[in-house]
Amino acid sequence: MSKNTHISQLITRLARLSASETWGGDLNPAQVSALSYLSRANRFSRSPSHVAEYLGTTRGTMSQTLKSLVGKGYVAEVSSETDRRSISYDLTPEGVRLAARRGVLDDAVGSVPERERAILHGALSDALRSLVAKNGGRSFGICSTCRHHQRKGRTPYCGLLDLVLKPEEALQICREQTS
Amino acid sequence: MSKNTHISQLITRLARLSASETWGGDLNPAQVSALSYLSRANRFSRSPSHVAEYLGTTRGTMSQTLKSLVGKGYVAEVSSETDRRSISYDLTPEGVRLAARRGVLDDAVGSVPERERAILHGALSDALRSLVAKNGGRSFGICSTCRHHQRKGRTPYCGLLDLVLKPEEALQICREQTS
DNA sequence: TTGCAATAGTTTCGACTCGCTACTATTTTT
DNA sequence: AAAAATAGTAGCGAGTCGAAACTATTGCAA
Repeated sequence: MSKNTHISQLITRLARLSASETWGGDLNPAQVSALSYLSRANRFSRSPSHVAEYLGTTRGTMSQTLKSLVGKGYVAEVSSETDRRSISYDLTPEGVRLAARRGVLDDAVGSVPERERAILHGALSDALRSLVAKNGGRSFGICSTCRHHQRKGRTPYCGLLDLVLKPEEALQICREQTS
Repeated sequence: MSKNTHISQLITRLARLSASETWGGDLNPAQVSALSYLSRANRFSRSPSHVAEYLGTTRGTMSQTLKSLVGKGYVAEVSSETDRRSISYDLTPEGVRLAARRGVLDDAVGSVPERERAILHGALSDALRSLVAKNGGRSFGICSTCRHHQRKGRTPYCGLLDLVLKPEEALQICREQTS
């Protein structure tokens, strides 16, 4: 029984215990995860495929989850102008409000001493990168940490998509992010 | 969007991504969690109630999960001598073998630099303790870290149950553990 | 350009999870 | 001895999930 196993079990147990939280009463864990991701993803990364890949599920399953979030009024479908197959799911004001809620797991993490929290974040990021790499997926990192991230004067700029970005977008999750 | 939220999302995402692992082909995530717990719990902590409390689910749900593990040959029912309502689920040799398997999440944790791993473990333990405390539950800690843990010469001894323990039991999970 | 392959999303089906409630059996309390 | 508490199980219904089939759109290549 290795130390690594203990840590894995801590991670899955934390996730499992916090999964019983219903978030305002009408959201299940899958929906919470999806909503939470959407609240942090940039405008190029909010399709069913992207959320599915991020959370390690299938497009079909995620399609159901997102439709149910639409029904509850937390997200809205926005069809793409450039690719008519593609849909972006954007948060409604209610969705934004709900996503800003602190969950029990957030509070629990808050009880970790300040100094250790940065290390915790880094260590979990390392583990995630390794896990994702083995499965051949993308890590979906923060835009500003990307090798394509540049600046034109004061405004951020994406060298991959050749696009000027809004300042807040540099801090969002992007599916194309590469270290 | 606080740093705590980022960390929570890392935790749930790691758990979710690793949940798709089937562990030899015929175990689902709930069963993996239960088996994994049983492999680390001492003989006083292996009943359906205990596993349910540890994993934050109900007795009814856990009863099903454990029955299905029995059907697959990984655990066996052992009825208690002292309390005829009570059942302990012990691992079969196949169960032991399967529980010893390293999962993708274990490997991912292994990629975290050695120095940070101890801090990761401590930080996650802190978070878990805080989460459990808020829900009024038990943390199910390691026997040897318990306030009732004593030694009679060389052998460990439990002051709460007034029992001599086998050496390996001191390192197992106990539902009565109190810091 | 036309046809074929790839991609995005949805739908449907079956297996399964999960919480809830009701129930039996046993133990503990009063 | 009766009542209350506890351990475990069974069955129901809502919902998750993955797989496969399907539609629509886009990309590619002959």
